[in-house]
Amino acid sequence: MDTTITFLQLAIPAEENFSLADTLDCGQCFRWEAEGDGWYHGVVSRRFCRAKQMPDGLLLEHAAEGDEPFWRNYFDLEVSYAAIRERLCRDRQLARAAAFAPGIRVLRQEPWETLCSFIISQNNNLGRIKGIVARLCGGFGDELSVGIHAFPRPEQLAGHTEEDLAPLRAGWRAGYLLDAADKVASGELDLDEIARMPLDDARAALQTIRGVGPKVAECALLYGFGRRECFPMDVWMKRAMKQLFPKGLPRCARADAGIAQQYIFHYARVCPEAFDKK
DNA sequence: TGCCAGGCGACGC
DNA sequence: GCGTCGCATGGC
Repeated sequence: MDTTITFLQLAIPAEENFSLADTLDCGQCFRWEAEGDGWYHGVVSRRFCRAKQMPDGLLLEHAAEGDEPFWRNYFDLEVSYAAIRERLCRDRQLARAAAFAPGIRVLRQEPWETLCSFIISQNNNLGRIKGIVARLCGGFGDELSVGIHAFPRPEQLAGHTEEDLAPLRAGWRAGYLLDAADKVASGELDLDEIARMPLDDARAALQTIRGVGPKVAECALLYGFGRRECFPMDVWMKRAMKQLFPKGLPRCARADAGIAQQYIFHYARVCPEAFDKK
C-alpha cells in the first residue's frame, strides 16, 4: 500500500482576499466538512482531498501534482475577484453586502452533481441537504477509498425505485432525482449539450426534468455550468432584494450577477435580523 | 407544538 | 397567467 501523502500548493494573490471558510460555508456546495482546526475535507469529481488556507494561498493534501489546473479551475482562481468586486462595489449596497464575506469565490462544480444537489435543496435546509447528499453518495456512489464515496453517476441511480432511495430520507425529492437520472442516463438530456446552449435554451432543457423549476435550473447553471450571469432567487434572496434593490440588481452587476448573488445571499443568511420575513 | 427550510407541481380561477 | 396548497423530513 502506498502511504505517501501528497501536497499541492495553490498560490493566491493577497488582493484576492480569498477565504476558504466563507467559500465552502456559503451554501453553494454540500460535500465539504470542516474538521475544526482550519482543515476541511471533501470529494470533488472523484478526488478526495483535505484543504487548508495558508497565508499565501491554499494547501491541498492528497491532491495530485498534475491536478493543479483542475483545482485552480474548481476554486475559480483564474478569475480576478478583486476586479469583479471593484465593478460590483460601484454600487453602495452591493459594496455593503460584499463586505460581509469578500473572500467568497463561486466554485466551478460538476454539472450532474450540482443539478442533483439543488434538486435536493428545494424546501430544505443546508444541514439536511448535506446529510441527504452524503447518504446518496454512500449508498450509490463508487467507493474511492475506505468510507469515501464518489457522487453517483446518472446510470448508477437510473432504474432504481423511490423505495430504493428511501434510506436517503429525501422525501418527495427522491422521485425528482430518479427522473433526472433516467433522463440523463438514457441520453434524453445531454448535459454536455446543455453546457453549450444559449442560456434560455439551457434553462428550458433543465426544466424538462420533474422537480426542476426556475430556481433549481438557475442554481445548476450558475454553480455547475459556470454561467456567471445566472441569478438564483430563493426565499433569502427575495427578502434581501426587496429591501436592498427593490428596482432590481444594478447595472454594474449584470455580467457578474451570480457572484453578486452569492454576496447578497450570504449577507441575508448571516444577518437574518436585517431583513423582514415577509 | 408549530414553524420553517436555497421550490415545485397540481389545481382552480 | 396567477395565487394557493400540499408535499417528506428534521431542527429549532
